[in-house]
Amino acid sequence: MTAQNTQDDLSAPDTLELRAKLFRGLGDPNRLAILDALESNECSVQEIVGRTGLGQPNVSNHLRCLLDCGLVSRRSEGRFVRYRLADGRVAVLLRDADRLLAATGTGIDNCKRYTE
Amino acid sequence: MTAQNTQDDLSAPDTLELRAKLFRGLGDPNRLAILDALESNECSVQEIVGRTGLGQPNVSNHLRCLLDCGLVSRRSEGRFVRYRLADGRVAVLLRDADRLLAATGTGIDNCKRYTE
DNA sequence: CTAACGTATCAGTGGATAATGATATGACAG
DNA sequence: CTGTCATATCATTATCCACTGATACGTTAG
Repeated sequence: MTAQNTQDDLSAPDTLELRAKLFRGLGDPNRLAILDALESNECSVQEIVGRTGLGQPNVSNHLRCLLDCGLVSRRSEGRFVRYRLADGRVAVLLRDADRLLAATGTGIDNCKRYTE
Repeated sequence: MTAQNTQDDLSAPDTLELRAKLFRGLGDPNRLAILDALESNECSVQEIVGRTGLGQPNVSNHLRCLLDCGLVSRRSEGRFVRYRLADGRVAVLLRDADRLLAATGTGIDNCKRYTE
């Protein structure tokens, strides 16, 4: 992707990369389901597995992603590990997204770029 | 993906799908660059091509995605087509993301799920 | 009508990534 | 120390998605 040389004139490409990475982190229904489960209360991995119906390795993978991104935090408790939202701003972002969807969102379903 | 049967108990999966689709729409550096260009002023496709250094079909494709998602709107002017942000809430969402990045964002770079 | 320009669409290709099964690590019980 | 449970990591596979070049469509100029 060397075509971005002309982008140097815009707001730093690094910022765009970071923003894209954040949105991509949020751009998965299963990760959103995990965040949704954590919004109400702290959960162990098993509880998330139960709520989402996903495989355990899959959940651990997503949690690692969310943890590295700083969106959730973890706390060891015996042989359990309990996760929770790392920051209130995460919930704010999700809420604003819902507001946008409420305003213009019906169209998103029409987007043929994603085959669903 | 039949493993989501247990998800029916949570907030409707459809909502999660829509949110994911929105975030995925925003989860591409090039689309963010396009939105960035449009945030300052209305642009023709050619102008966006010039600013981003992307190929013209590529830009048209991304614009179609953003248009279908209701994030931008278009206006024909002779043989030009001028695009602009569809809603102020888009800018709000981008700004919220930057706030979150400012707070916890440095960690996102550590996320190994995306190979960059 | 014909040529030139701006934009959109299509088919093909390569790369990235989510899900899975097997397995490793770590903690507690007996 | 051995077995069991909770979680994390690894390798593989299948899928999805962004980019490219060719081309079609629509508009204006001559």
